[in-house]
Amino acid sequence: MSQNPEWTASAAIWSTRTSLARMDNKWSTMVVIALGRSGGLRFRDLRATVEGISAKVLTETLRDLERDGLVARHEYAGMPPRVEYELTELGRTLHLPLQALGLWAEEHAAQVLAAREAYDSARR
Amino acid sequence: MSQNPEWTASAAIWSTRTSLARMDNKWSTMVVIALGRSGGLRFRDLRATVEGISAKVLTETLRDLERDGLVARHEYAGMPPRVEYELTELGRTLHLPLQALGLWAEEHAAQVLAAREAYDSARR
DNA sequence: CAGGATCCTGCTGGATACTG
DNA sequence: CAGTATCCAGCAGGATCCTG
Repeated sequence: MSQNPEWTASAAIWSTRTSLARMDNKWSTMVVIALGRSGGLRFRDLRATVEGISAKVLTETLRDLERDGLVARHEYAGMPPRVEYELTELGRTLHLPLQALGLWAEEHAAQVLAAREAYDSARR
Repeated sequence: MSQNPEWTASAAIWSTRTSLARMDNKWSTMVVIALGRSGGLRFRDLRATVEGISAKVLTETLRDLERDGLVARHEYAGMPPRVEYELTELGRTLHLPLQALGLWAEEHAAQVLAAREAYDSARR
């Protein structure tokens, strides 16, 4: 056990310069999952789905995801404005891994909570 | 498209109170993947594997993961000290989903980078 | 070597108000 | 409705120094 690790690419992969940097962001992951599940949402519906996100942060998040080619923006002229967002082809490939993570959380939340309580009460 | 979403549990799942809150943290995910790949690492080897992490942050990260029951700490008496960390049973169930995410990043990094450049040069 | 204690800064992201 | 523009607080996390 405990060999000299040859896997030090971590920083490169997770660095601010690459794709996963975005996925260590709570909001980005939630937006991608929301869009993946629904197949497409308007700005306001996204705000409702991703609880607690502010308009400002949602806008920024969407711009970043758009920039990374994960989300497509569709603007329909008219008043009041109406804008829809959906995952791109690329974004859809990301949805599965993220979904898996979400599933894990749902399934193991209880165990984590229990572990936490055990840990806390052990040193009190 | 764009129905009223019934899936609003997002905040609950990702909230600071549950398990995934930890996984939107770059450092935590890197540590879990590193431990999963190696099967166990000493503190110093973790520092080497998870590039760029400071001792302070690594310590905090490990404590949190330990508290959540994802990581086990083994202290071997002696001087100099020697402490090994490994994933618990629970932690190992998390490794797969995270690994999948890491794989996605490696496979699609180029596409994301390309999308980014396209986006940037389009509005310059 | 493993990590606790401190100090300090940047950036995330919340609140609020305004516009096409 | 879908943003943009400010202003600002909190906290993650880096640097540094110290100890069992």
